Amino acid sequence: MKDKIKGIIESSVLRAHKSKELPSAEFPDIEVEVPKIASHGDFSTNIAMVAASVQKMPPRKIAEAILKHIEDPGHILAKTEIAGPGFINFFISTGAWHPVLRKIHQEDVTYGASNLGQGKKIQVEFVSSNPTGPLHVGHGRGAAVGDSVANILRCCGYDVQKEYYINDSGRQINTLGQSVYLRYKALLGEEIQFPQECYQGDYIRDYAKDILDRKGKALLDQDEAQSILFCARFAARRIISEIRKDLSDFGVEFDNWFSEQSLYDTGKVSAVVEAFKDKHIIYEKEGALWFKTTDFGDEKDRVVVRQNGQTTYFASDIAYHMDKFARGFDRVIDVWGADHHGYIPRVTGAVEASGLSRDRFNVILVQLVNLLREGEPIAMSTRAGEFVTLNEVVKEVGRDAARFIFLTRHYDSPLDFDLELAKKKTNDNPVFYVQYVHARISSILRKGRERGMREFGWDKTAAEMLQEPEELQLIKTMGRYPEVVEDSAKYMEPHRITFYLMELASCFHAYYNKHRVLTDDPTLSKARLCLVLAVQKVIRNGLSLLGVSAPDKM
RNA sequence: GCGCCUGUAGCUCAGCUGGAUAGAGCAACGGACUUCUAAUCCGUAGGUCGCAGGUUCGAAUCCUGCCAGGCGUACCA
Repeated sequence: MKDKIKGIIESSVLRAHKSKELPSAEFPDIEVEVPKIASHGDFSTNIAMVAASVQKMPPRKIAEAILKHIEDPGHILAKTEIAGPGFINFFISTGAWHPVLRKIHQEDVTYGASNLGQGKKIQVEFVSSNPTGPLHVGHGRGAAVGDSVANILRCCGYDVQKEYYINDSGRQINTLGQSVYLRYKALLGEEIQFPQECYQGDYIRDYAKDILDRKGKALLDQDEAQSILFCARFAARRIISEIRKDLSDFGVEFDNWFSEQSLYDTGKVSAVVEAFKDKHIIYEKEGALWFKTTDFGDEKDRVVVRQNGQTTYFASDIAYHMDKFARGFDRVIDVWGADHHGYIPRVTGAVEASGLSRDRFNVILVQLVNLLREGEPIAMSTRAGEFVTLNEVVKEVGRDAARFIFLTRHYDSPLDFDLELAKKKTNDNPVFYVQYVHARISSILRKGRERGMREFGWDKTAAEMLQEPEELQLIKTMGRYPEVVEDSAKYMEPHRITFYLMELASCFHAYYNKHRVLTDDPTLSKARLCLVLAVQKVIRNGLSLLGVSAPDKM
């Protein structure tokens, strides 16, 4: 509908210029918005004000000229007016709204989809937690955001891949091996000193026990380094499979699991270091190799190979991002915790250094999660092994509630996650508020079938009976859905969907409380069934982008 | 010190991509179930958009400075 208004304005402006009523041929992009106040119409444009300086005319005069040349072949306009400093307001005739319902019924699961992405390959990498322990709530937020962003982009015509990067190399893996090995030795009765930097959680003991069950005390008879490596690989493999399961229980499935170690095994890390040395982007100083990230806006240069010859995490990160683009992605999106924000300049620098445009790489920084119970903070410390895992949260509050709550804030805003609140079935907890719409409508449809109604789809004559303000409000709100999806794709902001769904749900509940769908008038009942079924489809489509289920009963 | 993020109703947050009278939920108060699910709805009340300047027809939104909070600032990951 908005596009139609845009088209009308555009052609009118051209005609006004041709007839010399508007001197300049220069026109700004036409912005059309839905005014906050209903009395300002269904749509409004500020073009007359924005064009004032170019046209050298007062805004209201420009608006008059535009309105004079308006043509409306489809008869969708009920009224137009000039208001305030020069806004042009458009009032859509009631009958023009009904076809929105036809569109929803026709397009069904694809209502809201678009070709914004034109099939471009785009990768979303998220979670990518180190395989040294279970996922905690913070990872859950990253998972919800990343998964949803990927879903939304896919819905908008991008060819999306969801990827998980496994940091299965380097020091923390060695530390993991050491932690397990020490616990293993302790199980065999040896006196051990368990260092602070080792992983303290109970899961470490479980792995040690499993190794003992499987291998007996064989590990003591061989070279220690070899045993530690064995423990490391064993534990990492176990942790990854548990992470995979936790994510699966959370409704997140990745298209690809990418191993950091593979970058070393295939020589990609050393290749990129050599290549950048040749380009003088990497240089030697004090026995270490440095990447000149200051050339790309970083505060200082960063080490890629240490004095002792070991590569840093940054080295494999460079190779990793090179590899992503080599795999043919037009755009690469990383979802990181906000505590990693200092890494943006250096990774962006690496992307730019290899000749790629920096806007092909985006980082979504997700702020941290504060876990609460009844408003009281739950202390968490990863090092001490005391944390609430994602799995525990999902078990306690349910996957739908957890996912939805993670998406009720802009990712830039810190999130308080209250376990008790998440379980409450009240309006504090908007998941159920939205899901309830779906369930209620299912119930109406069931009742309708019991009464012998069969066809709930689009019917022009019936639909035109929908004249109640609440009905038109619902249709108008549903008409906005495709634009909401596009905007959340453009800005990579899933919370826009969440807020939209709450608004649509609110419109529906208000309607439900005021009007009956199943009435004595068969045509009216048919019209209303067509309406509520459309609402159900939009709710279902939106929830699916968030990875939340749409239940038929609650 | 420097960098990034945040500051909007009592609380939790939208709005920040300049637009008209700044919104929602919760909490408070008052109402609505013999009806398709009350996990719902209707109404009342609640504001110096952190502070001060600037940009312009117009600022919560953009710019500058200041104040407060969070995070970061490793040859750690």
